[in-house]
Amino acid sequence: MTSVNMNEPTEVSEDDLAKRLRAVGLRPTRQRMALAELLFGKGKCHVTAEALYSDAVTAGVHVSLATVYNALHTFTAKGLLREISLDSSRSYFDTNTEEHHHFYYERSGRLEDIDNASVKIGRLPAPPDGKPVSRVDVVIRVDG
Amino acid sequence: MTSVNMNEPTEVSEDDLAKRLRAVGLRPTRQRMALAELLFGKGKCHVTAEALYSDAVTAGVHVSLATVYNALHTFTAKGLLREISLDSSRSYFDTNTEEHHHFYYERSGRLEDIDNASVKIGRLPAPPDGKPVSRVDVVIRVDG
DNA sequence: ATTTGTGCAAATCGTTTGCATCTGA
DNA sequence: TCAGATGCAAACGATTTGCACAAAT
Repeated sequence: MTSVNMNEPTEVSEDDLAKRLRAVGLRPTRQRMALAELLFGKGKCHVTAEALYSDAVTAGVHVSLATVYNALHTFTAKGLLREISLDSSRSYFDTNTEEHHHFYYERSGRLEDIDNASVKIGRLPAPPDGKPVSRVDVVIRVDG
Repeated sequence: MTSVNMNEPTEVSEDDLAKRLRAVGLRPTRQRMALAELLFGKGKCHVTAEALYSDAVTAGVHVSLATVYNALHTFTAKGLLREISLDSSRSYFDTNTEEHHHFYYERSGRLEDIDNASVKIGRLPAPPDGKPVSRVDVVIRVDG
């Protein structure tokens, strides 16, 4: 059960969320606040657009799917989220924007953070022409 | 220019390709042979379905897009190709089926193999519950 | 008041499917 | 022969877009 009930106590205050949105130049609209709460309020980490949308509906938030996509992309562009592509059929968004890696359970489509301390990348080549690396993604694909 | 001219000398003989297909239980049909030649004949490494389709058309091979998808998936299922997801908008197929990693040029969508010798993964955690790892993908995302 | 965001439904894009027809063993 | 392949066009599912309306500053 991944839904969030709006009546439960929140872990991030409305003010904090509003500040967070304003800080990146976004108006704290009703929809964005509700989605931000679903994303950042609880420890929720990895979402697809559809999943967030259905969480919102379950939580009684009136929001359209288009707005969910819109918000996810806007948040990503503003650095509040990070987009992950593991499967050509859907995009995941991660509330953890730090460099870190993932287990991907191919069967269920579930994604799980890997504790950064347990990963040690020994040596990686630099890209040709001194081009900047935007990031390094390590995905451990798990059968089960 | 990534197209392939059927009149140019091939680097893999028709017989070899046919054997390769038969070896995995696939009939060496006209279309599969032509696609296999485009894929394995030259050093071509990374393709999208659309790109392979247009190469085929350019090469004068009569094949439908559906058959291209069909062949790519069949080849992948039989271990002749490996599918790579880097971008939720399209799938890449790699003729190199060994464990290896990639540079991904986000701007152009181009994909490049990383020489395996230049990668050293220090330490990775095992998945919970002793589940088997199907593979580890390292993608170095490059801005340029 | 002006700018920015939202909702809806239609459009798009890559990919898949249904089914009649063809082809290789 | 006849299972296995192919082609076409229609179906699909995730995502995007166009545009009129609503809300935030």
